[in-house]
Amino acid sequence: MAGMQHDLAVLDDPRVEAFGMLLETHNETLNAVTQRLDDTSIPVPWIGVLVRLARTPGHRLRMSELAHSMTMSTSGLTRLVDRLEDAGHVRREPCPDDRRGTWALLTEEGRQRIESLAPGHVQDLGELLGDALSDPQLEQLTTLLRKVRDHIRSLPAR
Amino acid sequence: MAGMQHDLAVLDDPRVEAFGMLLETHNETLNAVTQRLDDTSIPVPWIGVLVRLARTPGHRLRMSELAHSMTMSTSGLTRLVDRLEDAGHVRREPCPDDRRGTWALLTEEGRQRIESLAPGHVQDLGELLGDALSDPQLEQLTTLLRKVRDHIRSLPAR
DNA sequence: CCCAAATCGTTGCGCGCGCAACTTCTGCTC
DNA sequence: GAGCAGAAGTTGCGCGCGCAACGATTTGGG
Repeated sequence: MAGMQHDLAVLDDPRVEAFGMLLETHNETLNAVTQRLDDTSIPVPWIGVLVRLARTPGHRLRMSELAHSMTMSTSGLTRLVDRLEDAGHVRREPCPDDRRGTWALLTEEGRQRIESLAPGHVQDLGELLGDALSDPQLEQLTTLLRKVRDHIRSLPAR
Repeated sequence: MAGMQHDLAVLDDPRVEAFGMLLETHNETLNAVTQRLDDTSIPVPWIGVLVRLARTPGHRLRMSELAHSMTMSTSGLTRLVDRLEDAGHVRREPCPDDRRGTWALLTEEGRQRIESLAPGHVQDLGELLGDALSDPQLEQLTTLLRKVRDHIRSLPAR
């Protein structure tokens, strides 16, 4: 038993490995997408907001809803929308039925921006994800990730 | 054709959905793990370094190798190791065969720290990932993520 | 042997994000 | 209808990370 490596065998665990792979794949993918997006000089989080708004009827969302759907804090989203507003892609508007609330709504300029960006972005993702996985595999990955996301969201807040 | 929503149908793409799910699931999982780890007051990236070193023969790695395996910049890792060194979990040592290089090596204290942390961490991941997916599904997820990671790493650097 | 190019790790700097505190407003309770 | 707990959004602040530049060292070619 001499030289035995104490009790670190726990780290050879499927869950630990899955978590590590989630982090690494996320970083690797995010870096690659960021690089390819640098050609158009638009930050990745901007894409998220623009896509989210573009796919919403009325092209508008409450700040808090937007924050939640982006999985980020409301303060983080405040600054993000600040920048998008400075860039003219988004406009703020007071919520008519709740004077606490604020709408973030896509401007015409923002809509054009995401529309012109979309094809290249989809192609980039095709080279990064599509070339790595078959169509069924890609769908499977999405399903598994969603399962995890939904499960965690369903847990008590703490 | 009046009122048609221009050409934003491109955004209903399996790759866009997969990418979005990757980001959301990553954030959601990272937040949840961070919360549960707050009880022990240790940042998530520390775990990554400690685990990586603990699983390496000799408990030591070159700074650049460590950075690469953590998918982060060398400068980021420099500060990270600074903090770990201040905490006494890691020690720096000059690389004997290459005077440019530096080893980051796990101290006895660091080994004890990760050993005492591991069971709780694995349990946390069990509640977050294990309870969301069956064992085969978890393995499948890891496989798919690794495929993506490896594919992206194999691409030309730019 | 020598010099140019590449590699390793560190530093100054800026940026984006989360946390906590605050203001404003809503909705519930009595 | 007065009071109060809670929600929505913004702000000050600190932190961790990436980028670019740097000094030190190694490597490869002439």
